[in-house]
Amino acid sequence: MAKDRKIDLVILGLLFHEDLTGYDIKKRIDGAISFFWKGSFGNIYPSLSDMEKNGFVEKRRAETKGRREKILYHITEKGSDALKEWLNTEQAANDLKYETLLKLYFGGAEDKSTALENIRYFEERVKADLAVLKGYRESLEKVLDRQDHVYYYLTVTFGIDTYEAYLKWCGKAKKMLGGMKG
Amino acid sequence: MAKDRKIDLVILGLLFHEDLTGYDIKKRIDGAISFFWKGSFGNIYPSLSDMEKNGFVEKRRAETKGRREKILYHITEKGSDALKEWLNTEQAANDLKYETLLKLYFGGAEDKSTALENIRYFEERVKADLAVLKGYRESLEKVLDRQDHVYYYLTVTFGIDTYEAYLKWCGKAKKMLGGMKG
DNA sequence: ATCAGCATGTAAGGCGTTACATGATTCA
DNA sequence: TGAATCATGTAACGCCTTACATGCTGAT
Repeated sequence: MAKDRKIDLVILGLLFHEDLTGYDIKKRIDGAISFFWKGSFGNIYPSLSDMEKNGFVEKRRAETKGRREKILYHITEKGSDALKEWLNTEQAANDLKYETLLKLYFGGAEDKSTALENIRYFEERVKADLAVLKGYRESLEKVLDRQDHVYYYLTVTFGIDTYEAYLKWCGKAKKMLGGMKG
Repeated sequence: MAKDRKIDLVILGLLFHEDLTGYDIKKRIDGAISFFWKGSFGNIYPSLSDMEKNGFVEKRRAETKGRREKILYHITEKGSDALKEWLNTEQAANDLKYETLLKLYFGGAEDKSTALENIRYFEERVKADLAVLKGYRESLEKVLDRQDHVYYYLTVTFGIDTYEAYLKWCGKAKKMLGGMKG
């Protein structure tokens, strides 16, 4: 296991449920997961090769019926153990970079209309993302009885709750800056 | 300006108010800013050298009264222009990595006590951070009349509002997992 | 005397993004 | 016929973290 390459764990987490190709993995990450973690092909494929070399995953059916090669990866016992060990360590790095807040913090270098503009832009994107998250929640509510779906549901509601807090804050911030001289 | 090195802008934002040494800059970033952006010496010093070479900042009084050299940096007009230009571009990358949510999402690979443990750990740290943020807010409320402080205040309340949303979510999540079989 | 804080930097190594390269299939 | 999607990978480049290296000052 590479020390700081968390994408390894994301992949193991996904493979725990089903065998997937690198391409499938990318699609899964681009779904609900993308709200709290990102991945790219230049990230995923090297991770898969390394983990295969080290016995965390193995190649399954290379299912080449006429078309281009398609490699299904399967998690090994070593891989499952690594996943579970990670789940059982307390340590969890939540690394947040908000360029929006950076701009707001240094807003004094320009006039307040600039800051207001940046808040509005942020607000728009949050609204759009919130709609997507609510779509996910709706789908998940229909299948909440299935074990894993509770976990998916909780991460989605985390997103919804924080995004709604963002929107409330946007309202307050606009009011506060609006009522300010300068 | 380096394309993707946002630390440049953080430094320019800080220097816009006052001349600072690299060491001072690090301390500023470790304060309220650390909740939405991070920096390290291995990050800051190279950025300062580059920006000096390219005319965004310049060295001021090397104030060496007996002690070790101490380099105060001062923002140039070119630097101010770059800062303002950045403030006026809509684009803002908010890159959030929540390892906590990653673990929760894949919680189905272990039993629910593990997930509950991770939520509790997250909750503890959020509570601690929230206390720090509320301390900042209290200090800022005393000086809200000064221009820039409104911006600092808004970023701090952003943190408080989202952290409070996190805590509410923790309560709901614990309840939901607690009332689950398995 | 010793430890924490002040102060500046470099070096190695790792990780990630972006772009590039290639080619098949399916649908309009 | 052309575009989008499926599918796998590599290469360059850049950024950041961590550790290392050095040495002064002030307080206990």
